[in-house]
Amino acid sequence: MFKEQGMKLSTRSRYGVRMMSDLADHYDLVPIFLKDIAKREDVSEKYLSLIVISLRSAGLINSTRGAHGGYKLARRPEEITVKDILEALEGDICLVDCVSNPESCSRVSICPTRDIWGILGRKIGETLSSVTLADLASTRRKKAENNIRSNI
Amino acid sequence: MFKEQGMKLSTRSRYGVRMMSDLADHYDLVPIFLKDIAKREDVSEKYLSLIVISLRSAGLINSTRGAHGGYKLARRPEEITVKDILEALEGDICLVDCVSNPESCSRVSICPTRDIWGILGRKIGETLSSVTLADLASTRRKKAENNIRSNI
DNA sequence: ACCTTTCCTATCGATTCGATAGTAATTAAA
DNA sequence: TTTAATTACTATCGAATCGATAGGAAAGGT
Ligand code: FES
Ligand code: FES
Repeated sequence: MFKEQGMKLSTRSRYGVRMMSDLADHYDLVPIFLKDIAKREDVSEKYLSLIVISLRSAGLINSTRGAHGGYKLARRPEEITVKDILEALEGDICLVDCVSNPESCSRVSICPTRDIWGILGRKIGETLSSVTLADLASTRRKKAENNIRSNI
Repeated sequence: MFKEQGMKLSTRSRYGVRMMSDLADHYDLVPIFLKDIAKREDVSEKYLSLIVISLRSAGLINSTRGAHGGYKLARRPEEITVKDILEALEGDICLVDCVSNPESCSRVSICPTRDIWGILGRKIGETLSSVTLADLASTRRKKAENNIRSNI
């Protein structure tokens, strides 16, 4: 009992970032079918179709309905950070309520722990906003090259 | 539906760190009753008594049973970091399985997202290990002073 | 003996999580 | 104008997790 699996990123976020990175690899082209993304990333299309709603309503992607519809990034890959994606999927990155909303906790003026949750949240935000979809795309290309080389 | 409350620290961790910081304020004295900690921190004693088990079995605190029993820090406050506490309560800080266990994911060699989860996990670890219980205790003292001043 | 405290295990109800199902709306093409 | 393909939406499902409570067993001081 206790400590079954702590501090894990949700699959929603993992899938979401993978989907966005997949879209970044096809930036500039016709809209991409969710079906194809799901197949490439080996993820349930139905589940992705839920995740995609948050991404669209956050303004990160545009969608087209009907035949030849699909999804496209709303901005250039360099202009979308992993932080943008995670905020769209999980809400504001705030580890404890009383950091962003001091009234929610009566101990704010005496509690010594609140400060570090604030600091940690900020560090996480900094790290996440330092990585763009363009970075992910270039990482993918590099990995692909390495795989080819190691297969020779 | 979706995004009810994302990226929040568990109450287990919040309570645990508060309890340890309370213990740090009484380092060097007789063991402290859980009852008193629970009262000071305004937390269910029963619930704390579960949390405390993980802290003890991680070797962060010592316990004495029976009358005049209680809990004490196992090391000096300067030698216990918030990372120690969180690892005791939540397990290893690893955002996704395939970072610490590459076999768990078949896409490791091609997946562009894995790297940043590793980086982020490391950053979180660094931040958490940079704060000790001694720091928390001094923060508490500072806040207490400020409160006195602002009440004059 | 008696009281106090920690220790342990077993729950409870509510919420969240990952996932699936079914259907409506929209669009391109035949 | 029909048909096929695709996104949009809502409603679940079962399992896991979460915060919390309950009740007694073990240990130790008086
Ligand atoms: S947890 Fe809210 S102020 Fe300490
Ligand atoms: S999620 Fe495991 S390798 Fe990408």
